[in-house]
Amino acid sequence: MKTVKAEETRNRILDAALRLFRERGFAETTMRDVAAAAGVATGAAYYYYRSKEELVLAFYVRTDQEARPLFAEALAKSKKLDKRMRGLIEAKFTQFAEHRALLTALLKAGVDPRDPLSPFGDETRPVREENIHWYARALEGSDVKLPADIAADVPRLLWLYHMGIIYFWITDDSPGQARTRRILDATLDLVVQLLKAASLPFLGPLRKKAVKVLRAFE
Amino acid sequence: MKTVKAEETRNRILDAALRLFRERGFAETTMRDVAAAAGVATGAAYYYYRSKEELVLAFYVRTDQEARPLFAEALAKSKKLDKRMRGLIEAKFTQFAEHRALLTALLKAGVDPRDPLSPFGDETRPVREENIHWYARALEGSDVKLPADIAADVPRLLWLYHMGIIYFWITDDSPGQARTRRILDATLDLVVQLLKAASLPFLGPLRKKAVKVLRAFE
DNA sequence: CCTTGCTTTTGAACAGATTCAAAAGTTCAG
DNA sequence: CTGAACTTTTGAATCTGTTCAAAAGCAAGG
Repeated sequence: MKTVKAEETRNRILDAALRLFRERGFAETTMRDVAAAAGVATGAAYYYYRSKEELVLAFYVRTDQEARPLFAEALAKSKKLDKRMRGLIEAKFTQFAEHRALLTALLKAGVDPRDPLSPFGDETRPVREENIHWYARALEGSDVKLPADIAADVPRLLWLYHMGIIYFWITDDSPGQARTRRILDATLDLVVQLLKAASLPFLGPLRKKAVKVLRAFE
Repeated sequence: MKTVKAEETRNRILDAALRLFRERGFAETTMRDVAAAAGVATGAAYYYYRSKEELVLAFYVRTDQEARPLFAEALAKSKKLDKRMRGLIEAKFTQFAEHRALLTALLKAGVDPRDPLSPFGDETRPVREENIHWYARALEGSDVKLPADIAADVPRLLWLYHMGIIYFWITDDSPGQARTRRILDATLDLVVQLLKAASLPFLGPLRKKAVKVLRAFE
């Protein structure tokens, strides 16, 4: 029984939860509602998910798997780093569009790095590393060459940048998230220019200092 | 009765809450405990504070008022911008030291800018503006001259930087928060150097771009 | 077929934040 | 002094996330 029926129940609960969250909102949906909608007892929801927020994490992880073809497609479209990054980020926007508000629940849990749901914590390492890896790939085939001393760190930094943009987008109430678009336009440009400039010989000392800062974060 | 006895009750509740939070932790303390320790009924706590988290905000605001002399003292000690900023930041550390863990409760509420407790929201504007103002003062009498086009924005940016450092410090489990110290050392240096370099004529174009980014955030 | 040792499911019980209607206290105009 | 209007206080009730002990389902060895 292990993998088959149980996995089905598990999915049924997640699906019911996501539907209710979308229809009524996260706070307005109770775990009792979720269980009832999935046709199971309240306790069953907790047998599969440790908390209400973990349902949101499950959604996040699920979209992340479904995103792989979208990411690959985005990278195939252009060699330019800014377009590549934009492609990755907009793929996420598309996936999250229906559940934007939902993700604030994850944010709240996630600010504390000790929380199991934190994007910076141990448990989420696999998802995180995969995401970082996509930025490594975005860099690899691109028009930007990186100095050796920072090359290993940049994918992680770009991932961090992408997390920042997503944070903005999630909490952005401007119509159509226009504000986030403006910020994305302005900062993406800056980031890419900065990376291109990083190789210029006379910026060596500054780069050294930046590396020192990065090391302090470990 | 308005201001006198009521204000007393209000303070009694906050004092009781802080004592319990410190002794047992935030999550381990119930609102019933708080009310009982303050010698009032449960409902009274909610008459004065909208939520358990709002007690933490009240603590934050209170320390902020008590900090004024500490801030002034810090600024009197040196003309160097890095020392001045370090003074402001360490004053906060000192004040928060006993209640470090407590502030994670505020963090969780605060990531959502729509939450009334968010440091970026409307309700917290007064505290925020006062804090920003301290960074304006730190700049004013310092050894750093700013280009006119960014001068108005820099205090806010420094405040943002200080919020970031505090965030790290709050969630930093390394012994004595050594990790935060290292990060502070490395980044403060970088920030100040960057501000000093901002005036160099050949950095004009880059500065223009940075200003454009700042404008996108409004 | 039983029995044993799992995994899954159940639903009642628990706990704690928050609400709320009613009571008590206070102020002040008349 | 008195009553209307307001502020403060009360404590029980509500709501909801989460736990838990017991029941039900299932697989496989004997």
